[in-house]
Amino acid sequence: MPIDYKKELNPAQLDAVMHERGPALVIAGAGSGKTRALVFRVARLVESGVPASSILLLTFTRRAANEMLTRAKTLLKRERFGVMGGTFHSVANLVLKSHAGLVGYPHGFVIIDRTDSEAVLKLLADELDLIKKRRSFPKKAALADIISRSVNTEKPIEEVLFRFYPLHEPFLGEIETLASAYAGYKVRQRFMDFDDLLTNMIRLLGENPEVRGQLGQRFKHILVDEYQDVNRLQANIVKLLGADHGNVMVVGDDSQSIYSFRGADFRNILEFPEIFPEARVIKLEENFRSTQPILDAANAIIHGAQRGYTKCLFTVREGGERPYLAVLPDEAAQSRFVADQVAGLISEGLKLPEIAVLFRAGFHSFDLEVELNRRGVPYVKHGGVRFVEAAHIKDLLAHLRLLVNPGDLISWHRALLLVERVGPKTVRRVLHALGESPSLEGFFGFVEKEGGKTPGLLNLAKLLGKLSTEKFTVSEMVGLVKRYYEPMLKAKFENHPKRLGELEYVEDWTAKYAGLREFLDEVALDPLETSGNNGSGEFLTISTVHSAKGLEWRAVFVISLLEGRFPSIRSMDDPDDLEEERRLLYVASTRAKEKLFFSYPVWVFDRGSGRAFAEPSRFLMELPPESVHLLEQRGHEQMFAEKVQARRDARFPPGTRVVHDILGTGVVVEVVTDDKVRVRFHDGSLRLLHLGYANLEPA
DNA sequence: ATAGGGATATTTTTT
DNA sequence: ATATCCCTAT
Repeated sequence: MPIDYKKELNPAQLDAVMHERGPALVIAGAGSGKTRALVFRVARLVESGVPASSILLLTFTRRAANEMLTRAKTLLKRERFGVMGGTFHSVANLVLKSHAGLVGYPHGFVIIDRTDSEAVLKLLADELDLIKKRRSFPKKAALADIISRSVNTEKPIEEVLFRFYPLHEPFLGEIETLASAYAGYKVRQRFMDFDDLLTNMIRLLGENPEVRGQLGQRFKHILVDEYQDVNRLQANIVKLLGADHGNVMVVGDDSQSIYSFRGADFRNILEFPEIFPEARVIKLEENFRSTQPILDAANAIIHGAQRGYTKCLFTVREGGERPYLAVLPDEAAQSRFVADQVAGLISEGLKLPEIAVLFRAGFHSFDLEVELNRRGVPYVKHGGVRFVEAAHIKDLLAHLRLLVNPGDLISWHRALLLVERVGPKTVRRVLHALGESPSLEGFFGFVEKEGGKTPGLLNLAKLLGKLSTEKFTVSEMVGLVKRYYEPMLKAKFENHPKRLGELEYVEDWTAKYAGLREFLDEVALDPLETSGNNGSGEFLTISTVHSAKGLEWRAVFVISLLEGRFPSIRSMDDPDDLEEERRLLYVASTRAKEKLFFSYPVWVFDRGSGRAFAEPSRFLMELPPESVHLLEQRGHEQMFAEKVQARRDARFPPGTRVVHDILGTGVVVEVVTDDKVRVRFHDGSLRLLHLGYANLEPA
């Protein structure tokens, strides 16, 4: 029986679903059923005779793609239907696999994740002797971020430094050298990082019209979810894929762009009609998720945004309460408050899975987690440190990677350092002995010749020998590495039982993989879901705003949403910060169903001491008072002032003029060394000054 | 040369 | 939680 679209959808959704050919831009406010519209559109296309295999659905997370495809299949009552769906990265991976030679990888490639690329950068920086003795050369994480930002925004490194890393501007030359060394190294090692997947896809499509033509024939309908989160590269891919037929529908909400840190630019959604001039614009403004008071607050929040497709959310849900804004003096009070409120909601009859606590960064929940544990409240945490980034998982994977790619110096480094009586010097000697093209045989030869003194190396050689010469399933390989690694794990970590359990989990999890290579590729693109739960049965959800997509609750807490933190004390005057803050709060608020609690302070950490104190947020205070219930504000600002004074007194002798007064002046200070600070003034100028004393001299 | 301890710095968010 | 640096003991 065909689907009754008219009955299932409102007029705006129906419009999007029934749209025939040509480009379309669907501007969909939060909770307006955009996912539903996309799912129904996929079903509609298939039902009206479009071959499923000619539909391509692009999303940002694999989970989103799977969910949507599953829903579409359910609608169509089919087991499978061959619609291609996935992330930009996974689709690029698939396409590039069959055309690797055309982009300079004649022997194929392996995907390296962020951690690997940081390790490569460190290796190259050491090798090129860039670090020298000068202080404050950027850490590898910063280097990776700078280079990746430059690639993703298609902006020169100089501009990225000026904009985001003024502290590292003196190293412009070194970073540029490093960036080009990195690019060369990856090609030689047959590596592609996440950014390469996108740039090489663009190169492939741009330089090879015949490949683009084939793909245009293959994918006659392109649908893109969360288009506000695409960066320049991804926008380019959409443009190239749609160039031949123009059947491109993108869906998004310019107010919900939350990935600026990885180069996402909501201007791409604003500019879509320029790339596809024929584009129809369809707006979904009817919210099905939240009550009107929540939407009033959400509307008030986005009201201040400077540019965008103006929309005003309205709802079909009656009643509901205004959101609460609780101002609390410190983090412990915040945790107690949330736990108390949760207990209250439970006694009102809500179930734990109907309640969520959202926050910006994984570590914002640490204190709350302690409180929840103390009270025996079971929770599941989404976001934060990812599974594959845990040290023991990386150790395990390093050994497996050597089997797939013996040239992987990073993995050699990691695996060798674990061996008893092997340190940096020995690692260097081994790697030197392995030469230009390292191989397992080369390593075995080295061990035979020189491994007499270190039985650990012999064991490693035995393990790798066994794994490479005999036939094993992926699970069996994991098991063998696990057995070899177990003693080291016990020596290295206090909490080894938990970690060992996680290795066993990987062992089970890999049962579904036919090949090692397949497993490693997938684990790079789709790391196992983190779930730090502490019980069984029903859970409270605690999650970063970013990881919370697609979930709905009846009560939501938003904690520590705002954050100022050393070393670059973020300025609430910075328009970008305010914009980001607005978006996060908007996203959080429109995901609430009934009750919404904001509770903050902003956490400001003092270097070294770890002491934190709270700062009232100007932005939250700007919320129209009638849009929230304000709780517990008394005493807060005074407490803050006292803490600031105490910190000053502790750090500077009496009579000292303190420069880093972030409160009234809006001046931003970044500490360079113990006695030097870099100050950014209102006009944007930067100066390096000696810290703290009355005679401020340029350093 | 390496191990081990302790202090220190940094850490968002995702592919 | 992890990496890094600096120290001392082996």
